[in-house]
Amino acid sequence: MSVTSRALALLGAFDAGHASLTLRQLAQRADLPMATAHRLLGELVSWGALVRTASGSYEVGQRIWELGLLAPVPSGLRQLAAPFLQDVYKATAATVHFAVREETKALYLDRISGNDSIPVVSRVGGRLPLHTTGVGKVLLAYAPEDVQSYVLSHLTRMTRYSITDPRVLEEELRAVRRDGYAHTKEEMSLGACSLAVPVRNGCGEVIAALGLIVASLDPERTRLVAALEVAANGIRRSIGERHFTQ
Amino acid sequence: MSVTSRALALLGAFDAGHASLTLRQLAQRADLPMATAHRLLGELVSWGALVRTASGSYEVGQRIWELGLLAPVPSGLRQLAAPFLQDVYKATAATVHFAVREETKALYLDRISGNDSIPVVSRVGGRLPLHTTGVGKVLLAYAPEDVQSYVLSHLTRMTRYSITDPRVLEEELRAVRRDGYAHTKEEMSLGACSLAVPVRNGCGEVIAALGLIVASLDPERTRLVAALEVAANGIRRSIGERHFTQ
DNA sequence: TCCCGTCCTTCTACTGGATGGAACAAGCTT
DNA sequence: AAGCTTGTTCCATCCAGTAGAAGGACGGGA
Repeated sequence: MSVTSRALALLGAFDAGHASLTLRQLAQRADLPMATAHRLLGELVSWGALVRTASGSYEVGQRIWELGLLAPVPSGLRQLAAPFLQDVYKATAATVHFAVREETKALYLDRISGNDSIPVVSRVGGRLPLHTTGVGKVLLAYAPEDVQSYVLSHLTRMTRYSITDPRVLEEELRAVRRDGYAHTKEEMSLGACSLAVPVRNGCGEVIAALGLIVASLDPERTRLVAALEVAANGIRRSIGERHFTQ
Repeated sequence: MSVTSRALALLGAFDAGHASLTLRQLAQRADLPMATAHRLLGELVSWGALVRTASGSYEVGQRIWELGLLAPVPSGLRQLAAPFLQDVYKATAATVHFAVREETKALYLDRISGNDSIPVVSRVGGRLPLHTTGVGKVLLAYAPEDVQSYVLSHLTRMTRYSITDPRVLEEELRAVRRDGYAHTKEEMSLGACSLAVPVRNGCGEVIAALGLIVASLDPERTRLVAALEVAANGIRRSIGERHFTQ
């Protein structure tokens, strides 16, 4: 167990639900003696990886934020896609999502928040299940066999409308591949429906998904899906021959 | 010189101009023997702080990106302001900037790229001088005395229109405080003009700046400034009593 | 085809920095 | 005021990190 791995364990103790941690919590979560954690945290703070708040707890520092913006995958694909999310937002005024699949989860690379007040649980940099969101269903529909079978056998319930029967979901995934878009009705959070389309690279592989959140699907589903498809094609052209796999 | 500080030095070797580095470069920039750098980099990669590309060079990893999104200052103020940047973008279709002052630089917290093709040099997470950008001039106009005098005596030239005479700039800063907005004319990059307004917190302190880039100032300067001011006031209301200083 | 330079990786004896228990200090709560 | 929780400092022990050196994997030039 190296020093470096201990310091990284401290950084790893932070996540979406734990953005602010005390020394004790950090020591526990990283499984380190408090004295050791204390010293390492001191170094991390003095470098700027963490900051100490007035109340004494630790939070992720600005320097890590800046560093993160240099990361190639989010930075590259995300920046490429950003203007097209804008377009979708302008055309629909809905909350727009851009996500990739990471293992058996949807990783949200970007989001534009609509000015309606639909409850949205996504967070940029956060992960949500593949079977309860529009972008998730798209990513799942085009995922390798083993990922699909794993997800299909682990369908957790998020709301009373979540699909938990593998056969029902399998049928939906077929529909996604047939129709070219996915939809959800309050399967992730009550009051929120979604539409999503695949984003392909130059070779035609699905590498991401583009979706939006609305209060109800039907009044203008066709127009919304069309807006998403236009943007997805735009992203595809923009990707050109560059090799974004994943 | 602790192990932790060596590992952090390796992370610190990455910046906007050096997003991809080889082992040799990293060892040089972090001032470490290659063998040591190699081992530490191995640990950083296996944790996900860095990734190794097919060509063997190192880049910042996704895990750092995710971690950075938990950082309070950018995350908090930025998320708060994001919808208002959207509003400005919708009203103007120009590139919109949101920045805070950090020491003697403007730190860009967010940006929406307009669909015009004006050359923009800013980068989210990047820093630009205070005296050659709209947001910079705003931040400088309301900065403490010592910051102002430091910047005024270090006026570097970016284009042939950059202001390098302290007395000229001082006069402009007075105008900013008087008129409530700043402007630049090709002072940072040729072909780009800018407008910017201060963003205040509940106490009336200037904590950030909101600006936009246009090809020329005059046709509708009033309307553009008005759009910025509306958004800045919206952010202020949104901040409410929360204590964003800086 | 061979050589040589560059860049990366692995090995290992040595040593100096990291460890964590314990004692101390500073807040809160009862 | 006593007692609890949480954070900080110290220091003897010792194990993990160090970096030199040697080995490998390319790739370009003669």
